[in-house]
Amino acid sequence: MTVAGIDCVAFCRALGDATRQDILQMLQKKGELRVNDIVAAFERSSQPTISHHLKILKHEGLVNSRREGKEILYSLNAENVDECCGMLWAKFAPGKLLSIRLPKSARKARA
Amino acid sequence: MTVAGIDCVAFCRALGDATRQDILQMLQKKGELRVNDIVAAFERSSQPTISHHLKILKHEGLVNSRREGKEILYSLNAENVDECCGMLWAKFAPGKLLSIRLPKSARKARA
DNA sequence: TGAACATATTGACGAATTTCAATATGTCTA
DNA sequence: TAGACATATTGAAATTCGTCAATATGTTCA
Repeated sequence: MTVAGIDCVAFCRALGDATRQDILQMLQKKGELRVNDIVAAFERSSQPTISHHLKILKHEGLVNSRREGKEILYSLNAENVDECCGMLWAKFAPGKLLSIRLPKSARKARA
Repeated sequence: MTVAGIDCVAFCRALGDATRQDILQMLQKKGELRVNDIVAAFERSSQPTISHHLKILKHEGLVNSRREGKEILYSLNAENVDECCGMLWAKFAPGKLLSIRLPKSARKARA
């Protein structure tokens, strides 16, 4: 099922892993990062593992990436993350003063 | 990792299944339901499967249950769901006019 | 008490997920 | 162009997850 064109289940699955949540939060806090920066921050995970998680996050539209020379820079796709969180809230916890702040698309989805 | 005493990853894992999202939304829309009502609504799933999903949702505090005679009634734990969604938003998409509406605990967690 | 009903638990199976070593791809620079 | 570097992909092993048939538990009523 999708709300406002976003797949709620896929979004939650993408967030349903500790490493991926840590990556996202790192990007949220620090902005754009090279893959190597992320790998270095995770003693517990190998480079291929991080690469795999980044691929999943990218596929769900939660991060952006761009190449810069040899390196690839990842950043949080803040708009999408925001939209997905709003959609989740609208789907499961409407009527909680939410109308104050809903993004347009989620507001429409509730109607 | 936990924010405001809630395990973000476990919450997302619980929501990372289509059947569980459907159950939650059903409870959100219709209020308290007997297990049989839920089972009846899902041609695709058996009674043990629904029971299993309800157990997971209960374990994460997303639903409440009470016995009434032979039957057991499930309902959405709206406060917790709301709090979890807010926590998610606070963790990954702060700075989006969110301060307007954050629950107390999530607001504290951002500080 | 025993039969009927509602729900939970167990056990097993296939599918999906996470992980890493090995390797491939793409980019820069000497 | 060759070598070094950064990241992605592949393939395989271990684990987790979703599912259901069978069965257990708990409740009501005759």
